[in-house]
Amino acid sequence: MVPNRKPTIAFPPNDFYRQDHKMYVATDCIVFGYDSNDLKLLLFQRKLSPFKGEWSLIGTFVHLDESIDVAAERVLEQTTGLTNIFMEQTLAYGHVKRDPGYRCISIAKYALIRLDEHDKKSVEQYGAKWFSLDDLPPMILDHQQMINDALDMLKEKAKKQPVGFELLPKKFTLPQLQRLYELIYQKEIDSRNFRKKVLSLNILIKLQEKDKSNSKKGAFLYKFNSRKYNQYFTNGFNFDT
Amino acid sequence: MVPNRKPTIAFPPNDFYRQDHKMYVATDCIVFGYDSNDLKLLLFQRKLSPFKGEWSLIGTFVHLDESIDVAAERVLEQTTGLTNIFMEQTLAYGHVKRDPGYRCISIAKYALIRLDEHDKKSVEQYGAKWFSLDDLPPMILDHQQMINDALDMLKEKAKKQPVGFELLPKKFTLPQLQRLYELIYQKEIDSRNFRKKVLSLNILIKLQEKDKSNSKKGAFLYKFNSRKYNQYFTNGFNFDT
DNA sequence: CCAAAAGTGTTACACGTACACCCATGA
DNA sequence: TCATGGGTGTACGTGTAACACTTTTGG
Repeated sequence: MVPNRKPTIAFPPNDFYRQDHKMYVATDCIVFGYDSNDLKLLLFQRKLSPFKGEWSLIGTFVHLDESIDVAAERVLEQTTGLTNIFMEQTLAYGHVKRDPGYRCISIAKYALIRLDEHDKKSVEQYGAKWFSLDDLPPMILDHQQMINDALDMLKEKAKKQPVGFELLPKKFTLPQLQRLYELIYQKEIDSRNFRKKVLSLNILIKLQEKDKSNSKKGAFLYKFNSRKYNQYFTNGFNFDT
Repeated sequence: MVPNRKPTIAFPPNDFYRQDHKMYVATDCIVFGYDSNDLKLLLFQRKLSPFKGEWSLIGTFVHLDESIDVAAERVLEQTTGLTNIFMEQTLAYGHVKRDPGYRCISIAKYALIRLDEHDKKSVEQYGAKWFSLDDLPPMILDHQQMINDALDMLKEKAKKQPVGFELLPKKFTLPQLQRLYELIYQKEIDSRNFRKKVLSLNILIKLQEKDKSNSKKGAFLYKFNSRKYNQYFTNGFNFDT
């Protein structure tokens, strides 16, 4: 600290409206998808320069007449056909040289998507591809860093709010839900403790049907109690495992 | 969700380098200060249009040749004379109409400052003023929202990492530390439980001196064990109160 | 001597964690 | 019948929360 330096006031600055302070603003989406087995990330292989052929997050410039949120929704719809996707802002990346071509800052957001076969295929037709989180290719710019940061924030979020609705199908089994949490937290969870805790939240409704796709015995299907779910979503809970 | 709409690819877009996508990028600082009694916020009364005379956070445009972080450090130094201040990014605000004059997004950051008399006065000379958190004036644009969001994030941070170094003087008393946490969490804390918990972290070193400025009996002064402090800062802890 | 703040311990309860076996079924 | 994944209960320790009185000393 240099408390003895004489302060001078910067705001309001004299440089208001100076054209040469304008720059590009992009938004990049870290798209997480869950297919009841793996936590995946949607990446895009660039077809044009710059960085032709390299892997990148899905992103776009923010247009002058759209908010950052709308730009992110736009690029996500254009790449996946999906709308009304849960998204949450993470960080802004603003180093001068982060993009060697031009001055551009980027606001990163993560999105949570429930994967089904349709989504997987329709997305891959257009040069985008789902990668397992632990098997990512090299990416352009600071996109790996964005992913790391987004995953950290997703972990924090999962401790405080339920995340299942966005990633799981309407009906799901407890082993599926547990696996999702194991993938997010990147550690194993004791199934007895997990079931005890998640059931004590009264957030799940047990159905009479079983899903036998993963075992001979079959696992009971559950759905979310949406009233409880929204309540926890708004007020938070503690799911520290 | 509209999974049946045919996806079209937006990235790489055709609009690369289009001049009309450039916009202003600002950064606004939510400057928290603690004077061992109150948690305060530094606001600035604008001397020029637009918004002349109204209260605002301290902010500036990000220049083309400086990163967001550097811009924030610059405006903080210009307004307070302080350098090497702890700052943390919060959110980017990017609604189209958030600033009625021109398209401008803003990256908000919060800063933590230890207030002493010198700082208080030198800052106020230049039209900035410290306000108690619970007695803020109306502010321009979305600055109140930025403050609310920053305070939420500071609360979360305080649960996971020690925050004392940045806000407290080198020597401080346990009642001062407790009051800081009460102000951040905005609730009362039982002093017996607080002391038990904070002392069990082995993060404090008790000194032989007492501070008698707040009571006749006097309270023992402590300093941080910086090794432990940095360890907790890096690896986190749980301070849920 | 008294007002005002500093400092101190114990108990009850909730919660997290560790841990191992039986069940149902399709192949 | 057996391999595979689904489902269940208990015991222990840790941490949190609630709670009230004594100490010090300047005025």
